[in-house]
Amino acid sequence: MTRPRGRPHRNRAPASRERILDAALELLDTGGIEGFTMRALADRLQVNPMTIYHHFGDRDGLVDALSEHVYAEVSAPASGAFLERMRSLLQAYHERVLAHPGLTLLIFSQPAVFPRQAQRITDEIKLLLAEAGLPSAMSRLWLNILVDFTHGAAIASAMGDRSSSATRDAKEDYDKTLSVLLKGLNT
Amino acid sequence: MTRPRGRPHRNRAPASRERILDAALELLDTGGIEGFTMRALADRLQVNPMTIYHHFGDRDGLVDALSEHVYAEVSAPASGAFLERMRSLLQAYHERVLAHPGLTLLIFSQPAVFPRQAQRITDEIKLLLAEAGLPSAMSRLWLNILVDFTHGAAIASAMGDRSSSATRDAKEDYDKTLSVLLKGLNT
DNA sequence: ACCTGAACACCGTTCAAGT
DNA sequence: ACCTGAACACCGTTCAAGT
Repeated sequence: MTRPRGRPHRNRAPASRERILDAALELLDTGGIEGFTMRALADRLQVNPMTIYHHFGDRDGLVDALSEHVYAEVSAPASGAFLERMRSLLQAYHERVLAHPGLTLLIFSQPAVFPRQAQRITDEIKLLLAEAGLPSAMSRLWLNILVDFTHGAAIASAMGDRSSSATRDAKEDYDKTLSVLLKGLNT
Repeated sequence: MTRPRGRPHRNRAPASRERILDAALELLDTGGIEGFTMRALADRLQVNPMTIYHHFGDRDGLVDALSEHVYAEVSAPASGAFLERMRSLLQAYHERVLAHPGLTLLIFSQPAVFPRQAQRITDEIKLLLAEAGLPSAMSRLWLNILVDFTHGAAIASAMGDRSSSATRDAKEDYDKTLSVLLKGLNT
């Protein structure tokens, strides 16, 4: 190691939360869940493995921070027809999943991590269903349908092809499938 | 280690495929995906870790064998109304998922493993949809819906509560939700 | 054919020590 | 406050050796 032992002088900090998160996403998108280790990430950052622990606590903390970072802007438009707002929300979430499929697998395979963003998005779906005036029993079942379908589609995209053309097809396929599903909500 | 070094005399074989698979499921159901390691499994079997490799090749091979073992008998009844056959198939699969939730996470988090049983069940759904006379474009979209919903429900059950009362509720909840979903297929 | 033992190249993480 | 180095208790797996 060429780096001196102490704290680097200001404007030279080799690791910030931002830089670590970006590098982590790159590593995950490139090498998949398999190659995503604390030590590999440290190597990529040219930093001691323990530096990451200083910023995120532990591996679960890092995964949690990643999902906060990736899903933060997913939300339904404030106005519009109920069905279109729901469609926008689910498509926005799916777009983020397609952008970083490995993160989905990482979250699902790390039982200790249940990202707040996942809960927030679920709550938003629930709220939309309530606003649409569905009876509460029906609303609960449709919440299951939409959440489970979304997670299943996430898994499918995470296990599938990763070429950009396949990703485009995946988006189109998802949109069409979602339309069919949402027809059931309309009747 | 008290066990002698060579091959044990017959009727004393400490490990058979069957015995290893049963112990593996017990370990997985008890300790979850976290504690499921080759070495922990070997300990539980009172056997050298390498014994498992002799029977299953490697960890992926073991997970593959587990899914063959658990999902082998999932299939649609040979006769009956289309919708009831579909419902039976999906319920049968979901029942196996509820019985061993950890296995679902294990499969999804191990990209190298794509169980033949998963493909077989998917093919059966596809066949049922074709027999029902759906146009092929529609059939493809409904395949997405049913498969993704099923996988999403599997994830949900794997991440949720594991008490037997929660499991019973989960079954009831799934059955009701599935009914709502299948109504869309009927129209 | 089936099992063991030792060893290798990894992990995540703790703890002490630097500036 | 932020970073490093060494060490610990694990992993999955290979290879050689036993019967």
